Amino acid sequence: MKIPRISDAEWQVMDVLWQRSPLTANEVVDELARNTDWEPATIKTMLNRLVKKGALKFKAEGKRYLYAPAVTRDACVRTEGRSFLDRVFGGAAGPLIAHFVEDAKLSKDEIAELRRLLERKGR
Amino acid sequence: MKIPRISDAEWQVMDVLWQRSPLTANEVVDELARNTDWEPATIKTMLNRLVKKGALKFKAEGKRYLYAPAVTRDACVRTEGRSFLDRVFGGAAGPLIAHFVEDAKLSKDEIAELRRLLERKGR
DNA sequence: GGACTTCGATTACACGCGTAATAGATTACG
DNA sequence: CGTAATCTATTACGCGTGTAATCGAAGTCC
Repeated sequence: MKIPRISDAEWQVMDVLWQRSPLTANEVVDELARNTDWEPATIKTMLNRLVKKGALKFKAEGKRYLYAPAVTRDACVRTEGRSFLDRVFGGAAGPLIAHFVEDAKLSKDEIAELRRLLERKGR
Repeated sequence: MKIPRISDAEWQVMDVLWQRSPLTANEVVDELARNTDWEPATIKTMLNRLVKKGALKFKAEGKRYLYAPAVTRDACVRTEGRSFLDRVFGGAAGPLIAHFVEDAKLSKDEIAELRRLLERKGR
């Protein structure tokens, strides 16, 4: 299955549906009204485009349409992560990780968790 | 200083100049000929756009122009990383790092290095 | 010094994206 | 029924991007 490219604004739409689905267009609109000030028409457009590019699927429920993801969030994260990794770090994951470790603020717990992860990875 | 947004193709151009600068347009073209099959005109266009958006500066050396970065690679990495972090991971660095640790293949040395980094961060 | 070459600047064009208005279809209400 | 309300689909438009041709100026060669 080919993972489509999800644009910036589209991620916000997808996130709504990854969290809960299926939803009608208007439910998505309501959900997004919390974090954005997009017009409903704008959101409908994005829903259509996402369907067209294969990121969403929908089925008619009477007169309303129910939208749901056609690709998992995880797959999109991997695709997007890969693209970012290649573009900015020339594909080198080590430096990427080092960058974020240095640049971000992490809680003690997170640090411990990451160290555990790395240890497991090392063995 | 405001860091401009660098597009996908533009990163490749910037990388040439981050590695060695100043260079004439044609030197950049030659350098890129190794990895791409872009027409020289295409590359000239990107150089112009990068100057216009403040990522490059240039000075005339006789009839030729010499291009050089106006922003550091590190600053761009930080900007781009921030945008990626927000978009895909909702700003949570921990999960981002965890994702790449799990998704990537890392050498023993890299793993050790990252663990050291984290340890230092923890203290 | 006029034609040719060489460069960078200007212009072009299609496509994706952010943003939205309008049209078309279907349902619901009076 | 017919008109208003409600949905989705279609169309729009300006901007960034990928990709490139063409223009114009400035040297270079006879």
